[in-house]
Amino acid sequence: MSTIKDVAKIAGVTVTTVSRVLNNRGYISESTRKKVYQAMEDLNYQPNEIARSLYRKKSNIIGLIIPTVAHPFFGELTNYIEYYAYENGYKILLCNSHLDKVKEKEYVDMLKSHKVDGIIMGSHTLEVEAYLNLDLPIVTFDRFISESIPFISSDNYEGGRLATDFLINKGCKKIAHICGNLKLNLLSNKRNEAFIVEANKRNIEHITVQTDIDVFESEQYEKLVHKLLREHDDIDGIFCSSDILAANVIKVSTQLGKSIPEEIKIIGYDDVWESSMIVPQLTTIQQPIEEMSRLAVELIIKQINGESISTKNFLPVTLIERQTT
Amino acid sequence: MSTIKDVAKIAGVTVTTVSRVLNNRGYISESTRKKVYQAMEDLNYQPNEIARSLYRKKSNIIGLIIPTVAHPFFGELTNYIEYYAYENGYKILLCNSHLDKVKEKEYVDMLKSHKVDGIIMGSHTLEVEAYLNLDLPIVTFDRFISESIPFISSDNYEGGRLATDFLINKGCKKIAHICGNLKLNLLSNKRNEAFIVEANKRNIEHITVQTDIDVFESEQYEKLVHKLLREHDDIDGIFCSSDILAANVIKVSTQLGKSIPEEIKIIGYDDVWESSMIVPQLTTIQQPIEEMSRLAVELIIKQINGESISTKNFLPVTLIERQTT
DNA sequence: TTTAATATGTCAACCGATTGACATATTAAA
DNA sequence: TTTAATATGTCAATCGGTTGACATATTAAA
Repeated sequence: MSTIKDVAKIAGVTVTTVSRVLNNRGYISESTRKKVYQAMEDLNYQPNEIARSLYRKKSNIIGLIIPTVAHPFFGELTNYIEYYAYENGYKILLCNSHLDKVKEKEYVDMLKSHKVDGIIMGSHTLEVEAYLNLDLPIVTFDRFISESIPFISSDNYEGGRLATDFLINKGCKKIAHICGNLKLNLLSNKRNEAFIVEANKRNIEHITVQTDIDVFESEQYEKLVHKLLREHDDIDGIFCSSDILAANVIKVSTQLGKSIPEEIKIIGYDDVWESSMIVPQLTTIQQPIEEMSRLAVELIIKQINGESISTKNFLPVTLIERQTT
Repeated sequence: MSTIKDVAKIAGVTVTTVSRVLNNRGYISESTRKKVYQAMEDLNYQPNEIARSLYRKKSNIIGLIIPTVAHPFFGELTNYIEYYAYENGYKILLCNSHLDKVKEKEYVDMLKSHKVDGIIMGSHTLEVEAYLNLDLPIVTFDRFISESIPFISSDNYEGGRLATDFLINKGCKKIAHICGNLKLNLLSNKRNEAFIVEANKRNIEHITVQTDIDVFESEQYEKLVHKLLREHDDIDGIFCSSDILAANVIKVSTQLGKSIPEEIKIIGYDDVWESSMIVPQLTTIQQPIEEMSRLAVELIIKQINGESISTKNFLPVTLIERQTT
């Protein structure tokens, strides 16, 4: 691999001059500029970004920690985040924590060692302090860590309210909400708050089911849903905290011979691409995944540049009615 | 951020000694080692990987270029690749080419500038030469570029044969294969070869439909499938070159009131996680995604270490029978 | 007691760029 | 003709580690 010195030699100038051309600094005549460019082309030269990063103390890399990119929601999010990062001259170092505390900690340390310019966190298995002492720009999804750490979240309460109301308006008499572990202190817990408030307001019987099951343990999920529907045969509406979960519910309901949406109505959350692909197409609460991603990148970059940003970022949700309600 | 100098100062030793501790070189007494570790802890010190990379000429980063991580197949692949890379001390720089030639070229250049130790290519929009002059360890998925560049591929011919035979054995009289653009010179074209050979051998009427449609353009896909089923109302079996495509076919078939699998049988390819989640569950040709990922990482690392590897790597496929056949 | 292994220090080069300070030459404007 | 802008060179420090060469001191084995 050729270096700036080789370019200088070939072009018959000094490295300082080459550097001036590369970085558009100082005075450079058109002829020298051409010579230098020619030499770079001849040598197939590309500046060593590692060396640049070292000197500039800036890697132009953003670390992204998520549970797993294999999850449709995070897959879409990652796709957009990478897209917007690249648009702004940043690259993405990908970390799948698999919600493993040890791994997440290791990833955070690794990203610090690699001198990433910022971290976008979609996984939060660590204690608050771990994030506070990071000394790096951060943006989190769906978790409030402290007043100083910006988060991005959909309007979870409104999402829960919309979903619950919708089920009730569609005539459901007994509804359930299947959600993640409420102890995790995520902002998505607001969905359940809204669910309870709305159901009580309308005097509708309701059940909340928490689960820690990994998304890809479909069997476990199915057991859970089976159990729920067996113990409460009269449930006629289920609000699921993710579309993937909703897909599981559709599957089990079908297995049990319950017709959708006549006997049981199902509503998801996220509006991942799959929700319009499955049969029956899923009614869901849409999170603006692309906008969330764009904003995450924007907030990280603004922090890197020392610009001020708002720490609480709620994005609107939309109910998308399809065939399961 | 503290540097090795700060650690040396606090520990009361020289940077050479600290470096010796860090890299386990030369003689170090237990007491000094402890002092150094203590100092590192006090300072919350982590070696700057950028500086290390520069000196060592090794970044421990692998570049991954795929069409998009939002596609379930590539999402799973990426998840595993990142997993195995991390197991071996490598990190992943993620690039979504979106099958854009310009972008793919830019990504390749960027990865070279960033001095990644190797590139795993799941996207191949460029000409053969572009990959040949890369001067970097590469592994590709599903594309033969040259004798010198290793590829990983499922046994596409066998996959095509299995799928076609299965449909015929299930009683299909007129079958179709919907696949990508055969001009792209991918190894997956073998699926279509097998499809044609088997259909002819059994004397079964068959149609091949090529498409360049982006995976996420569901509407376009639906139109295509609609057209196919309108023009050939008697098609009773479809072999789709991806599960996502098969999901589209299920959707359209359902819309057209065709019962699955009675009136039309559908078989996919990949066996992404979604295929067992959808209703009806998809019969498909399973690619060993995890093994392909593991192998990709292994082949890259062996190349990095100068070990010899086999360039042609075919992995076995399995027919997974579910509800669509 | 001599020798060798162990333990640490000093010093400086190196990885590949960037940059500031300063010198010098050419050209163009006042 | 003087002055200022333009153009390039020289030199060396810097980013944060790593490493080789060599010196020196302590300890343990022969």
